[in-house]
Amino acid sequence: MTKHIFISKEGNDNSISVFNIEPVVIVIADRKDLSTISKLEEAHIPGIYILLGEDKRYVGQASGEIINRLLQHDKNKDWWHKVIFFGREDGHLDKSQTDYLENKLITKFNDMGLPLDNGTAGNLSYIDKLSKSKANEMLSIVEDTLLNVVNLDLFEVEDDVQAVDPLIEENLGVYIRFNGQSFTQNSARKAYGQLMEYIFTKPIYREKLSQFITDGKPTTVEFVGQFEKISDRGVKLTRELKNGEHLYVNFSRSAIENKFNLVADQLGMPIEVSFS
DNA sequence: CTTGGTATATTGCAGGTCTA
DNA sequence: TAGACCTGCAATATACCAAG
Repeated sequence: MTKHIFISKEGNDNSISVFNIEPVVIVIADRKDLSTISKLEEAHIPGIYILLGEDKRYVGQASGEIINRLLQHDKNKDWWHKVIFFGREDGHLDKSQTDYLENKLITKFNDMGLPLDNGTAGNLSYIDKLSKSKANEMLSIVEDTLLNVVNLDLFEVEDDVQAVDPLIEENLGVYIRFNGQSFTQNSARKAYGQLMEYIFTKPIYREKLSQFITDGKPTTVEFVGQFEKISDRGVKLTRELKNGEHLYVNFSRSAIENKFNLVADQLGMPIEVSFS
């Protein structure tokens, strides 16, 4: 069974991503783009939203239009900077389902020990079996999509800086943290390859990195390309990625650090690197 | 717009290290 | 122990910028 994921809106001016996975529609956006969000039809349906801040989250539901609740929170809460919301494309999500989903998410966050801004666990209204299974299905689509496409684990504890990778203690290799994920490799080029593979196979990041992608052979500047590159003297300068593209890898350690910085700047997200 | 100088980037080789 | 893989380095190329 194939899932069709359709990313319907992507722009460079804002960081709004809309995913349609029938029958679910998921939107991830920055708070600053609220005015643009309000123009999306996807924001005018009932659904569940999660406000994300540095150290807390808020789970809410909208039985009317999601955007109205978001605009309210824009006035009331100052700590959030990002929002994820989802609903049914056709808008057919009833109150018992939004109650159920909200409660389920809050419970799950609580169970995982993630700090929430919610005062209550939400309503526990009656929900019939069919609605419940439909709601559960939606939630698993949302979780899957976030994890596999955007690589965002809703339930991941982000502040686990204390969790030191054993390889670090042994002074081996290179340790990278990006978007809550960590990578450990015993060489800078390997670590670079792994992180770039991770980033360039995720559409949401890739769209911001087109300046580094070429149709032809990769170069040191456009380091992702469609073909492998071998130097005049026969040195293989690229490595093939999972998606079949080729990544220029023949970099010195400092050049690799530069690439990390370029990508981090472009994404507006930090890439923490420690060489040891 | 040129010039000339400086900073930064690129290149692939030499010589390590790892692994089968 | 050969071959693959890694890394720093020096040579070279390119970008940048201020001054004429």
